[in-house]
Amino acid sequence: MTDTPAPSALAKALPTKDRLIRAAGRLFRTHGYHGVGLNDILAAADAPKGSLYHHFPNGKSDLALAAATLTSDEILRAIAASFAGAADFHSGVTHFCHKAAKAFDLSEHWDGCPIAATLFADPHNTAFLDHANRCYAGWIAEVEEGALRVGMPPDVARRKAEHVFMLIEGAWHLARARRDSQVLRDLPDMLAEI
Amino acid sequence: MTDTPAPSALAKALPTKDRLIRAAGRLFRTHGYHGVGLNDILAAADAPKGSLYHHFPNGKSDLALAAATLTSDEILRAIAASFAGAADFHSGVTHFCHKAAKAFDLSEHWDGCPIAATLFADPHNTAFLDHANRCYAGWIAEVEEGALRVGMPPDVARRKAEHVFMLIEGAWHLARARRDSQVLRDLPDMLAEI
DNA sequence: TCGGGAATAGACCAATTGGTCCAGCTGCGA
DNA sequence: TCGCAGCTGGACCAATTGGTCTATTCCCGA
Repeated sequence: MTDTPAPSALAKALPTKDRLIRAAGRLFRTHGYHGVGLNDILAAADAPKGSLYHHFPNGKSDLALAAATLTSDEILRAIAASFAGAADFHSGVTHFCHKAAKAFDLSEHWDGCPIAATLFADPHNTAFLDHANRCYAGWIAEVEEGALRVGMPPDVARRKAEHVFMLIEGAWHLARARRDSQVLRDLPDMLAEI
Repeated sequence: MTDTPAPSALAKALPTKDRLIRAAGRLFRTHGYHGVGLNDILAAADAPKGSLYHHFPNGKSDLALAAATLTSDEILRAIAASFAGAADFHSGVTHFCHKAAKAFDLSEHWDGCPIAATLFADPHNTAFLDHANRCYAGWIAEVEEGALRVGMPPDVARRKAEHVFMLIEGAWHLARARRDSQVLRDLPDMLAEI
């Protein structure tokens, strides 16, 4: 795999369990669940194998669920923050899209959707799919809540939230293929003009 | 991996090279590039390892590019067919979304985007990313052409095509998490109402 | 009928995979 | 100070990974 070494300065300060979750999350996001070996995670987290199976008895899959949860919660907070200081829906969406674009640029590897990369590993793994569904539903609900807060009529807020979710996921795809986050930044305008 | 055996009745009739491409495509779509071993592909295609490396000297990665190309061309044709018999843009999009939903339902494994699953394996592999970008650009161009054919003004056709692309990719994501293609079928209405 | 390139068959390989297991260390409460 | 649980370190494992290589078979044109 041969990747950039972990930003260990910060990482080493965290307890082993958190280092494992963060390292796993970062690697899964970049390479996908099956593209990452336990050894990669262990090396990035600077932890021995014994610790992994102490904190996560089910090994890799437990780690994937924990990493997905952590990232999903971060995104949840980012959505809330984007709408907290927004005057209207369009401005809230704009805030979030720019945040997403910045995160995308920061991940020099052009990561994909963290949930999809981590949890769409095996279509038979219903635990993974259920968790992915929960995360996505949470994001959409958070956007809907933001829409209501800025005064959007309740009967359109939910559909609008789903619409934004799909647009962002699709734009993320396109951004990854193009290695360019511009499409994410252009998204609010596209949403407004159409 | 333990998957449904290949639909060998049809597959056995094809030459080995095509069997390999089709088997690889199907498996990559379902499990992702790294989630599929050469042995899985060989077993599904009922071919020996020698044949694989005869037809694809670079092994797995050549196979992935070939499989992506095949699927991408099929999608290109599906887009063209959807707009060929369409009176307006909305109806063309509706045709295609229903085709996509049907394909999704047919793949009992709830496959993801065939290009993303196959070519987003390694962010350093520029050959993969370039190819993915080409495929996506082709799809968008085909939708744009369809839009022009049904009389959409040229200055909005391109943006509208990108918009549809992103919505479908996002809806596909959501459909996979929910194991339900309804979101794909609802997409044209969403596009119209907003 | 024969020659020869294309294609097939599969043994074999080093490296890596996810996972198990246990011996030792460490730090905290009694 | 002791005891013990929580945690760490890493040796070890069978299975699988992608890939190489050679022997054989197939098929078509001369």
